[in-house]
Amino acid sequence: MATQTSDPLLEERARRIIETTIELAEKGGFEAVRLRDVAAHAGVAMGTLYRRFRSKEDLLVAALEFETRALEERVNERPLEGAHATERVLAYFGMQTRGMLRRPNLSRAMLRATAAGEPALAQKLGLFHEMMGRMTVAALRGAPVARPDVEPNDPPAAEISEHEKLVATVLNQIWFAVMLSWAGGLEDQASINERMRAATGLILDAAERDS
Amino acid sequence: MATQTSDPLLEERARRIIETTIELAEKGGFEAVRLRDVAAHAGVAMGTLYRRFRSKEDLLVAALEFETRALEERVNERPLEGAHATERVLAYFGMQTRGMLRRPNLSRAMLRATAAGEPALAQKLGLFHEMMGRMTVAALRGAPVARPDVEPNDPPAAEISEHEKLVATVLNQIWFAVMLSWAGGLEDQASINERMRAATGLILDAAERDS
DNA sequence: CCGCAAAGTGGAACGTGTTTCATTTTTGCA
DNA sequence: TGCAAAAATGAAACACGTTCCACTTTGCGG
Repeated sequence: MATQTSDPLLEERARRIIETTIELAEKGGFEAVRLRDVAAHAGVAMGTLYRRFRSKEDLLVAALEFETRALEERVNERPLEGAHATERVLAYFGMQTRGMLRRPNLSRAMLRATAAGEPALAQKLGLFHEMMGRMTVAALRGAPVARPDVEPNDPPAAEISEHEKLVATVLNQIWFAVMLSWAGGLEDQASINERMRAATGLILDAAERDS
Repeated sequence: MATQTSDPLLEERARRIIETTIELAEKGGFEAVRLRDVAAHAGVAMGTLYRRFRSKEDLLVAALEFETRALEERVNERPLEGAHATERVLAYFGMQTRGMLRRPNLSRAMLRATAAGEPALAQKLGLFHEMMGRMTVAALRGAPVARPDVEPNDPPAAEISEHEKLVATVLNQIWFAVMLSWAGGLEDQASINERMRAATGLILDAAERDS
């Protein structure tokens, strides 16, 4: 669960709040995240909670950011196996999917929060998409991608090309839409994987011929 | 706005409720759809509203279904112009996007409702995706697609092939994800169109070479 | 035409997200 | 060390989704 994050902005209180949120959402989903309970369990007053987070959705998007950050760290340590980009990308999305389905209540709650449409969430959502994009590019390449925020000049990883960015974005959008369908009860693990296999075949075949 | 629908199941009361929902959502978005107001404005009691719709989200998904049904009727009357599939598909998504952005509050509210993740909404969501898929296939072909529910054997339109279905599904997923990003404040009309142009190029190029 | 079951009504009541406020605690700095 | 500003507290208040209930209306088979 990666209890420490590299982000120094995430100080004690905020982290406790987010961790409580995750805990409650894991157990009972979106409705189980009762802000009074979150505050009590995290040992803060409602006012404090609302000083840090604008709304319940903000809280869950922060949880998503938190989880994704932890995941990116894990993914970056152990590059994905697979000779072809298609294999690596499928392995990567399979891993993401397994991660989500392992805690379905939490995942549904976080997905729901992303669709709230509040402008205040835009920044956090952007960050999330950015991280997802980097991980997908890493899977395409089979090598980690340099993050601008951390270790600004460690290994001289190649710039992300426009084409890489396009392919990664499109794959992420597809995966995200499929996960939303799963959250809505329209897909199960098998059909998610099947859809990603089909979509990845379609798109990466095109990409390979282009290059 | 297509005030009459071909669905006879949508009887008077339910339709008034949905129309009121749309009206209120257009003005003030998700929060402006106060169920007390919906009931009062539609001339029914709360109990009646809750007999027809399980929740606020159910109401907004019903509105989405209603609007999409009306749109499909309009789209089917006037097939899309354009020599290549790419052009037609882009014209189609451009039209969808314009339709959404014309009533941003309503659109955001409906999108948000789709992500609620309640299993009770699965059927309505499935219907929505089905309609969207048919319209996309029609755009790919440049000709209307037969609907199984209405006029079961009117013009002998070709069966939808697996490949068509895959391409249409993927394009719809991308568009849907992009619209969610728009709803979250991460995209504007220009960037939506740019993204769809890039994605469509990527995918339809692959499709053409496959066939 | 009767009577009953289903649907609708009006409104109260409940839970939870969000806001507010008077008071207390913490923090940064002269 | 002392003090003003910022942050936190605890609790009450409010709004709105949702549920419940006692009563009325509607529709329909006998």
